[in-house]
Amino acid sequence: MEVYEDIFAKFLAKKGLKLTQPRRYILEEVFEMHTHFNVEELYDRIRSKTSKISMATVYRTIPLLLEAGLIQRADRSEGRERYEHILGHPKHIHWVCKNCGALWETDFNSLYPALIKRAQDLKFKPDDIELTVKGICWKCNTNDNENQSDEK
Amino acid sequence: MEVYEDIFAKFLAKKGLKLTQPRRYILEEVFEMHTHFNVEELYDRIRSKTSKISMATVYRTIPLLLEAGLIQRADRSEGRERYEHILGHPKHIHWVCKNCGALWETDFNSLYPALIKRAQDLKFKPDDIELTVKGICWKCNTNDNENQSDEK
DNA sequence: TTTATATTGTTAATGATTCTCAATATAAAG
DNA sequence: CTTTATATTGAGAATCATTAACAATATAAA
Ligand SMILES: [Mn+2]
Ligand SMILES: [Mn+2]
Ligand SMILES: [Zn+2]
Ligand SMILES: [Zn+2]
Repeated sequence: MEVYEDIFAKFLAKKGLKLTQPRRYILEEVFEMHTHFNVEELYDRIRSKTSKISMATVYRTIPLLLEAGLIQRADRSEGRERYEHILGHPKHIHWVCKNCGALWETDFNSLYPALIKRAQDLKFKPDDIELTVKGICWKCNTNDNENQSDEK
Repeated sequence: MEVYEDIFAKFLAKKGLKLTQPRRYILEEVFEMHTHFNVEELYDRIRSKTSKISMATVYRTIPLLLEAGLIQRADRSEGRERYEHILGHPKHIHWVCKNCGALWETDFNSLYPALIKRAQDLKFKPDDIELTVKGICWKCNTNDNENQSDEK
């Protein structure tokens, strides 16, 4: 039994809920995917393996996974919420290229303790940290030679 | 003429667009508000002063203000996108209490140069930085005496 | 089995955002 | 002051992601 399955089972049990087959399918798929995903993508991937799942159940399970700390909101594109699993994915910074849409992830490193300290000063008990930097990636930066002068 | 008006007018002109009355109302209201706002709140506030505005125009103007760098996406609550104006509001960290919903803002201070340096290492040209920390604020932390022991 | 409760899928409802389109404003040109 | 070409607007319809309702079904304990 995978770690995340154990965590989810215990989380559910504590709430008087059950780890059913549909919930298991969702959980499995969430941890087989290693990218940010939205609900529809998740549903489609599960659906390609079994038909014993419905969109509604996926939507209903997302908040449970969030509350269990197994996934987190990652970003939002074209109106759709996106998520990513957490276990094995320590907190990281998201770098999003405004030009090509590419996504990079890097460690917080020294920024993390700095933030924690800041939180302590504010007597704030941090839980989720979301740091996203949007800009132009190195690839798009070298390809585009049209940002040299200002205007005209 | 306010600075932001000047900026917006120039931005629009460069795109062959005009600074019309409805756009002016929106711009004014955006800079009279000093909190995060969603489109409906913005619309309602303008509406309380004049009826010469429609929801559609507000929705259409938001992307223009974003592109002009006059507002930025701040957060999202209950499915609604929220914004805040930028001029006079330097980049800041958002601290959101998961319990009472309160929002704090603090300066980036030393975190900012650290992030910029990190960007340089990645050859990434940063544009927007969004740092939100969710957790429990000091008020909720002291009021709640139910988080002492773990369970049972 | 029986029973009480949680879960599911289907389908309808909701609600924010976007689109359509005809009417109107705007600014330049004559 | 007209004419003209283009941009803008408001009203309402259309979209589309997410939620809610509800009856049928699964689950686990008694
Ligand atoms: Mn990520
Ligand atoms: Mn803010
Ligand atoms: Zn790029
Ligand atoms: Zn609080």
